[in-house]
Amino acid sequence: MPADASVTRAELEARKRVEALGIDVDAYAAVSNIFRVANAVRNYTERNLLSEFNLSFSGFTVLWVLWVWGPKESYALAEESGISKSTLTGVVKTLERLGLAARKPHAADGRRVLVRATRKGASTMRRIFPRFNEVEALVTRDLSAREKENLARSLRVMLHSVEG
Amino acid sequence: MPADASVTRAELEARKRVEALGIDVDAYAAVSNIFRVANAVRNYTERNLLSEFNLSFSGFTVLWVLWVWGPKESYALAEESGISKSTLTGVVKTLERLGLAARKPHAADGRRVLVRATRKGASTMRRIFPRFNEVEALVTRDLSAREKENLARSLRVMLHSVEG
DNA sequence: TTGATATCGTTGGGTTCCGAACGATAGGAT
DNA sequence: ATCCTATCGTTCGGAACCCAACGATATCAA
Repeated sequence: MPADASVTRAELEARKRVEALGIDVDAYAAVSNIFRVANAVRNYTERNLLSEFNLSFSGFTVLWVLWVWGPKESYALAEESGISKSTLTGVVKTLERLGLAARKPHAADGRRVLVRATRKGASTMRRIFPRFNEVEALVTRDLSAREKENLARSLRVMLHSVEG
Repeated sequence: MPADASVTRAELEARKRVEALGIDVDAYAAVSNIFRVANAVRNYTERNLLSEFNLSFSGFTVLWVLWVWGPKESYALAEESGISKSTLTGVVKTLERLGLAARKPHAADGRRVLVRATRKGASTMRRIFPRFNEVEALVTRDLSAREKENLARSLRVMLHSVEG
């Protein structure tokens, strides 16, 4: 086991604290490290890439979803982006202000709204995504292909457990 | 491979979209699923556990750090909790209002502030953490002990890459 | 056609979140 | 003693974030 993968001092302190409480340490270690990594990657990306485009991480995510899936209704777009529909209203407003996304009313249903990426939005994503992927490659550079696959698979299993 | 771990439709769409761009798909799959899981677990916990205590996820995290490490200066507390120091000011204010944390000036340095968990804060953590760990166990229930360990180890490796 | 019910997106209120700028304090240097 | 510079925590402005409530629209029954 490489030294880089050793349990951090923070984890050791935490284990000491909860030792007597009958805690599932493996579950704790897995979940807490997910939050740590997500936080670290999010902050790194916002600072070193997205700020260049005046995009928040959520703004990037929403635009990414639109780019991948094409025009989408608000509810589905919020769901897929992992934010609430009220938050989405604000994020889309920001994307519109930046000229990256646009709203159009649904043809048959007056309640619904379709959101789409503009041409500028699409071209922006074509520029950002390869660089975003460079960050993804950077943060996983010390994992083998096999390890990356196992990681992704375990996470998909978790996703099923928490969403089901 | 269980069906639960199969690649989601969203991932397939995304791969189609970026196929031609020379993307590191393994890195993409690993990182994007980290965000998905972190988001899902965070939302689940806020709704089904922390709301009961009027705690945000950040409030819980900060209180957890104080509980594990004991009194800490603001900068270190923010660092360990994964939030900025300006955000910490607000979170600690909220914890103070709830009677869960307290501030005290540093003995030797007038600029510094020490934050600590109150007795009520500590007893609250003793009540919350076992239930939080139940959620951690729930979301990892379909992973073997070996898989949980591998997951945690891979995440520690990533943490080292992004923070170093 | 009217009324009850459901489902859209938005708004309102309040918290969290960040970077940048700010005041206060510290610690040298001269 | 008085600058200069660094380092604390806080404040400020604006975005993101949630839930609950709302207005508008749709749907279906009577």
